[in-house]
Amino acid sequence: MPELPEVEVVRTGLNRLLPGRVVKSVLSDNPKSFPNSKNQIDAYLIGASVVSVERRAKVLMIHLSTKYSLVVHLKMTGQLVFRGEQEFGAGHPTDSLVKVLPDASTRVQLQFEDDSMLFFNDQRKFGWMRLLVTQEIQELPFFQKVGPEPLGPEFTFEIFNTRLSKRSNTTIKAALLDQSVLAGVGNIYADESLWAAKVHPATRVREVSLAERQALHKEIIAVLKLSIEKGGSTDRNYVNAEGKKGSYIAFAKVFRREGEACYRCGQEIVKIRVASRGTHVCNRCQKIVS
DNA sequence: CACTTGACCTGTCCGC
DNA sequence: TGCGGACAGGTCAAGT
Repeated sequence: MPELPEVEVVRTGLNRLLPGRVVKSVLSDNPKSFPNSKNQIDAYLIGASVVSVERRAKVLMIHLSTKYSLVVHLKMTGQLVFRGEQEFGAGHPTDSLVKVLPDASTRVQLQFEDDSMLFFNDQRKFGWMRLLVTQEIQELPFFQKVGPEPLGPEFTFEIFNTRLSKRSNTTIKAALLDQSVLAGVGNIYADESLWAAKVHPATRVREVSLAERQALHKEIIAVLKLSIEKGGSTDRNYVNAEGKKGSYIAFAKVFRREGEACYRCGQEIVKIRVASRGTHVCNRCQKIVS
């Protein structure tokens, strides 16, 4: 569920909250969530200060004053929540509506010198964080194959079209979910941009016309930008660096709207299965033309 | 190589 | 009420 907009909203928050803070202690109960050895953590994380927080695709990189970075993938249910020293005595916010941390989903806790905390929560344990040499991050297999950032200057129509063409025999939805075609689109924004471009998710890529590809290119950018503006999508789990939910779902045109009327034509939105994913579609304005 | 499916997990929801 | 099973979906490994 955290896709590009959600991860970007978390990045913005962390980049405002973390730089300059010095790590004092680390608590981790699940080796899968944070596989580095105690030796590595003691040597390269404890005592390090945060320099900046970057994002590439759905991956966060918390750069440290050592040669290392804390690299984080939230996968489906991961959260990175910061609690400042002024709001709590170790995880007890004054606002009673705010969840007390740590909770049952907390996998890793970082404590800073000023006693502020960063919690890595992850109900389903698919996510991970790990210490990596900053210079070696780009050598990860994922970074080697991942496609262009859709909100960056490198995401031209020509590049998009070229990469799409390598997946011409699969469905357009599977192609949009393929991180080597473009970075950061997941289930929510695939459905949303396909509706906006009036392309049926099950259409084979080779059947998607040039005009439709151009519409898709434009709508992917628009949908991602709108979602970042709205603080991302909170379907069930997602919260930003301050533990707050996003509001994009209220603006969604098809996602989670099965049984409701299409905003464009009034037809009932249906939920089907495409690319092994729950897929929301208006069968009247998103026709398969073949 | 292109493409699809299953595995990784746990909480929630639905039907009986 | 309790319980089993389906479902949620990002990425990688293994399959066709």
